[in-house]
Amino acid sequence: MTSRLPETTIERLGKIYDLCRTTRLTGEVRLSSSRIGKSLGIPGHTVRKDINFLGEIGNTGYGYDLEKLEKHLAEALGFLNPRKACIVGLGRLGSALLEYRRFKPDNVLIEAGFDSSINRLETIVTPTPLFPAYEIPEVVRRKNIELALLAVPAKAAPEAAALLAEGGIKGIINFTPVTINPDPERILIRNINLANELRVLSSLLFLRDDEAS
Amino acid sequence: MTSRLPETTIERLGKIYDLCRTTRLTGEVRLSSSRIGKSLGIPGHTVRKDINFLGEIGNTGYGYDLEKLEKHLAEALGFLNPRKACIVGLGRLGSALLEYRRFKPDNVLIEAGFDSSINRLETIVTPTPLFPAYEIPEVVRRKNIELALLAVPAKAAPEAAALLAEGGIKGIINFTPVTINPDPERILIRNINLANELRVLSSLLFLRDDEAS
DNA sequence: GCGTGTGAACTGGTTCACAGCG
DNA sequence: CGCTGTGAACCAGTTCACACGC
Repeated sequence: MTSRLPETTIERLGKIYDLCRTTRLTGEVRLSSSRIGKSLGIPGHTVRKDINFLGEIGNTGYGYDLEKLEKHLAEALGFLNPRKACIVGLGRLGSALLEYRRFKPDNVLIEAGFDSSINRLETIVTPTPLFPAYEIPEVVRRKNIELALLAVPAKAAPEAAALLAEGGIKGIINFTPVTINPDPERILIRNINLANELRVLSSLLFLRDDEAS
Repeated sequence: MTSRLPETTIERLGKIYDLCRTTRLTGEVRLSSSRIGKSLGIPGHTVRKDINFLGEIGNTGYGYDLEKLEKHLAEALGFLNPRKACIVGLGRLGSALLEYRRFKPDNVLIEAGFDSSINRLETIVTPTPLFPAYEIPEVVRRKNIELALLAVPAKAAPEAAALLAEGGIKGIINFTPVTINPDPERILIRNINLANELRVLSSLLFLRDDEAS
């Protein structure tokens, strides 16, 4: 029914959703497209186009009612029912993700952590249940975990991805610099390549300074 | 001299650069565009277009000489001389970044860590020198730090960004969900919004399942 | 007047297809 | 024959501009 949303639009709508909630906490009840845009660093007309994909929600001459907008976004983007996620690889980054507070408000529940080192599993203190890596397929399937945050060392990435696929995972956020894609048809991947972000930033600076000279 | 590279191209070239180095370690000396593409999950013609922005580097009927390609990339993207970076906010994520091993090969040196809690500064064990947040402008300027990884809590983000700007920072990787932009002309920002990544992934799943039904 | 909704124009990035060379 | 380099065709997403409603 919903016409297909561009991925860039989905990204921005996610941020708008977040903005709705945080702004509502301050007592505000409405916001114009240009004010939303200012908060998010994007132009107002883009905000309008994005929101407009969901239908006519704004009130002309008034802006968007935040409660209404939030509800529409939650519905259209599927934030209403909770999703289960797991962290694979409990090194520094993985452990940090395990305790990351900002997932909860989004109805994403971290239900398991995995690592191949039993030693490590025994030293980490967390309320989240932890398992050895070889149990990934079984635990993921049993608990109905749909999402994974993959934070293992590069060389362990393909194997870990394969185990997740075996468990029937549906989406992976890949913090590894390795390209994983066990089953493109069934599994969505989003890559976060930290080292490359730094490289890009560094290059952009370099190219800009270069140009200036 | 260099014609302006699209940002998407810079991102891919950074990954190609990384691939060059890691592949060379295995003893391989050449790679075709389609093999590079396969490793990176992008089509071969895109790889060729990207590399071609730097001039004619490939050998027709042969592929790309990895040593030569790596050298060209390092030169064109400015990876030759080191850049100094700092971590702002030493909670779990910040501490993890402080020890992240993958920055070194890219000539990015983490030269300082900052946090507003003196207590925290005293408990973290690291060879990197740590400073209280109010010293950001002075330390950044004195050490000639160009890049910052911003990992403070949301509400502290604008203030931290302002201090970095005051110190003359040139680029920030913003792990905060808050939009910062103290001085758009002078400071480049790259946003990594973890919670939103998860939201997007979740929505993509939702929309896909929806469509299937 | 303020602020949304939206078709139309534009932009830049991707994909195609093939010429050219070892 | 394999594989690069590249102009041309294509496409998605962004920007513009303005009509319409409160």
